[in-house]
Amino acid sequence: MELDQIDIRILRQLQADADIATNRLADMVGLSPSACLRRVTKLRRDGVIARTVAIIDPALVGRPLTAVITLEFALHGPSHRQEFIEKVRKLSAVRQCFMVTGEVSCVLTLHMRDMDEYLALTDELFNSDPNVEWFRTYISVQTVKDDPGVAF
Amino acid sequence: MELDQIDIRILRQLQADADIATNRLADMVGLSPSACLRRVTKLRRDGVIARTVAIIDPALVGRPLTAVITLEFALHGPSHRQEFIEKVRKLSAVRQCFMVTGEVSCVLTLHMRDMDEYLALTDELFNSDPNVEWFRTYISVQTVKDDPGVAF
DNA sequence: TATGAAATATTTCGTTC
DNA sequence: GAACGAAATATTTCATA
Repeated sequence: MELDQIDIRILRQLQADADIATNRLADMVGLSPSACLRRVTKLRRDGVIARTVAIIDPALVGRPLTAVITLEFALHGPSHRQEFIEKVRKLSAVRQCFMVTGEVSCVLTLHMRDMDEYLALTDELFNSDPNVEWFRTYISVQTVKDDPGVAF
Repeated sequence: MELDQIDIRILRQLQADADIATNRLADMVGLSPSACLRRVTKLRRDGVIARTVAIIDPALVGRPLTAVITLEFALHGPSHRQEFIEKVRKLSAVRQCFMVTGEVSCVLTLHMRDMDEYLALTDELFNSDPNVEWFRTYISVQTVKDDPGVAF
């Protein structure tokens, strides 16, 4: 599944704004509407476009508190993390979770209602998990940039 | 701009999948298509739905390397960060950038092509910026969760 | 001011060239 | 790719509550 320059232009546009009408998109990339739509359909089918979603303003839906948390596991290896991973996947306040190399094991980003929710979440995720050795919290005071996905 | 339970249901659905037909969305939230569409239009106009975007698979567009970077500034205060912020905003490999409280000043997430791009980026962003005292890199080895925005 | 049904306009899809 | 009609979908209008 090779992407040519037209595919790239389509993806860049849809990543910025997926609401655009097919006719306008076709104009922008220099294709007929039907040809353009066929490309988009194929990009979806191939999984390059995983899905399209509405981007919601966190502050306007009552999640004004953004935090980054890093943590270290006591025991390493995937089997000891399974339960933690399940919990992370279920909690809607957790937006991202990456297992990483370096002096921490895991990095999370969260969007929360308030400090009460923060306390409840850290208690559930970290304090009550014997495999979480320690965690550090970084509270966001300014969102300089927050794009929904990869750019390329 | 108060959100009632129907608004919440609409937002949850569109955040998970904005491709859904208006009729189906209307069914799901218990509204007629026209009433439902009017709600969606209003949510857009009020900025609750900021925009809708296509989610692209990083690996399939040649950005398989995900990293989290934390850093400390030498001089604090917004004026010393302006240049850094401009650069961050321009670089498409930088997905997120938060200014934070705690033992680091700033947290970034990046999606990159390869280690060469990583080296070039860190050189441009950190090594050549006298106000960046130090930075630490965490390379992602597993993406446990990566949602495009807030959940609620 | 919010709703739903119906009318209208637009977009998408399958087929053919 | 382009062109067309058929089907699906989106948007507007309007009467009603």
